[in-house]
Amino acid sequence: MAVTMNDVARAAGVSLKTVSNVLNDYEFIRPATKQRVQDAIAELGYEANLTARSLRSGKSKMLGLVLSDLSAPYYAELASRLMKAASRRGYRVLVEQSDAVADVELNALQGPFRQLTDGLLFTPLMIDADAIAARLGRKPLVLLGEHILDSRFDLVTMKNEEAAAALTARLLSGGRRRIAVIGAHSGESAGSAGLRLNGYRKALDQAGVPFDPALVAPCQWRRDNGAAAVAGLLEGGVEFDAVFGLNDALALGALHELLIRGVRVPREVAVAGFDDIDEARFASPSLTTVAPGMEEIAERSIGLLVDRIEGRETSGGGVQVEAGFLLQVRESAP
Amino acid sequence: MAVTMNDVARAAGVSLKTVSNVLNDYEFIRPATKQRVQDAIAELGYEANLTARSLRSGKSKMLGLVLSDLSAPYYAELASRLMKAASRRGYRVLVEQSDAVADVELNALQGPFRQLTDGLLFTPLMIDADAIAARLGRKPLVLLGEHILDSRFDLVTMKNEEAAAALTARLLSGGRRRIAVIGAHSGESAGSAGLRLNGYRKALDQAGVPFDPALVAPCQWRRDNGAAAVAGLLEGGVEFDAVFGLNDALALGALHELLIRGVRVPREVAVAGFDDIDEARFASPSLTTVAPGMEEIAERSIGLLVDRIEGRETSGGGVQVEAGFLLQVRESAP
DNA sequence: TTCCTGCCATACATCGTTGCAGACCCCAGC
DNA sequence: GCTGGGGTCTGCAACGATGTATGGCAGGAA
Repeated sequence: MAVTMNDVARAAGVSLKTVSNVLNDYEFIRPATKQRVQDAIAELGYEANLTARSLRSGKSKMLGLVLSDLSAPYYAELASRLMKAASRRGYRVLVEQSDAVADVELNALQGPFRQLTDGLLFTPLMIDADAIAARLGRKPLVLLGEHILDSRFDLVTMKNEEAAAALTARLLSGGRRRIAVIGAHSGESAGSAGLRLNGYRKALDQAGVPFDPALVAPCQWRRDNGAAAVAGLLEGGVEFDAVFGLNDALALGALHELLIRGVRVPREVAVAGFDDIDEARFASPSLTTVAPGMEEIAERSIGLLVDRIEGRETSGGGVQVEAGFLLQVRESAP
Repeated sequence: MAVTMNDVARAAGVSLKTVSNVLNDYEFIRPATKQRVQDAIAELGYEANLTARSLRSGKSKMLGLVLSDLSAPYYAELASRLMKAASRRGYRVLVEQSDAVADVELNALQGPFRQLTDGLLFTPLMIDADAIAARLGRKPLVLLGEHILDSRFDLVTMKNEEAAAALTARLLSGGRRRIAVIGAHSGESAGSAGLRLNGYRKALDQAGVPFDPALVAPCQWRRDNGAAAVAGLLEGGVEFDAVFGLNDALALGALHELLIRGVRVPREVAVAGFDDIDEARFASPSLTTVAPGMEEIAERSIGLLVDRIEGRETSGGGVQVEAGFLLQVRESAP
């Protein structure tokens, strides 16, 4: 069996509790004793049993991350950064893929997943604020993204609306007047899709360009959907001189479909996306997009969550953080 | 506090152990008793404390996954599939990013990470078979990828050499004679880079085409490295009519650089990759590559690991699994 | 009746750690 | 010499579950 505290205690000639005290940096221990214990630990190769510690202390030093699909590039990059930020603070991240299924999201909030972790980073897609509030235990929860805007919750988000507006304005100033939007989620207003669509409309208004619903293509946020959406527009005879993909995957799918069909980008149709995933820089033509300050999002959300867990952040209402953004102008929409 | 078994026992009017027995499907329980316990569980909303169970039973129902970087598309897609395969068997996956740092890899093998999990899926990059063997505890370990070929370990891999040879042969049969290879790792022979390079050389031999070391560009496996490698070849005055990126990220970086410099693909230079990440299909031109049977890899490796953990697979030596592959011929190298 | 066997339920110890309360020692102050 | 208090260390209980051993009760065999 593994070496336990008891073995260390025996080897060092002290009580089990003293070993515990050394490990937990208890103040009043004679340097000599401390040294003896540490020597014994080193000699026996003792490692604390995290499960037992967890049972006793009620803390697991693990954070939960709930997102729809880790294979989506944006989430993959985000998860990677979140894990590094957590690691710097002594935490691990346990990931749960919801596949955008409501039941999975609900279970993540109250089921075993919640129990295993000290706090949750949650990207709600299918459930609303009340469903979350009803299941909100005593453990900290930080929402990621913008599906829920509710002052009850901590939230780390990005300037979706402003960024989408800025990007749209950029397309407009380049002379584009019929900008197709793909990836809208009909009926949704508070989510990323809704906010970005809002930004788009505001920029149009600002420029005095009429909004044409025919230019809006609703679909999920994957490359193949982007391609299909563009195909649909072209085959439907809808005229457009630019495509705004509500995320990069969509925009890259759209770009691919346009090129296949012999549409010249950006000459005939400009293409822009949102997220600035690594892939965007290396597309051909490279993709104009919005860089949402992912590092800031990762750092702030982990920071906030850990502060809540360790009791450094105690404000009653939700803390709302909005990360900055940067327009990345590249070849697809110069 | 949370509801415990004791509360359930009291509510159902049975002993704590009987509740435990109901939960663990013990055979001899009167249906009426069982029902009473289940009612109490439902009424109180009892959920088993996984930490306590874990401490007592020594099993956590978690698998560890060690890889270099979750934001690399291949690993992201693989991790996503592994997590789903694990979930089907009642396990969760805890991911550790090694950043290809030897110390992190070593710690994952014996440190707290190992302790938290019932078994490990490990992609060794910086450490060798002996280092692994020296730290191999009693918990199951399945190696992923090919850095280590050693009959002591369970290993799930792909047909790197055959696939690379098949891809190279395809380029040769298309009339390409000077095929640049990017992403080689000098001095390495057993890793993915080494094996794929081997396959390349074998195909050349087979076709009677001489091997030219000037065509081999060593670098890490990211998009920017691929771009830089191609830039280096072009600026070094090396002539080539095809580029074989040892993974897709490299190939896509290379493709981007070629197009930027006005090289026509595939007319002047064909480009091929390895991995068939989703992005490959949507590149422009779409990328010819090798689909390594990722679903098979995910399913088999999780299956093997869980079988080891649950004692269904007990063979002494290492089980070696080699997944099939498929050539995906697309526009970049028709 | 007595004993045994099969079914059902229980008590107790245990996993490895931490929180709480207290024991002990030593020195300063009265 | 006694008291008080700060520093140093210890013992016991507890976290919430499971394994082992065993206790009862029914019904059938002797």
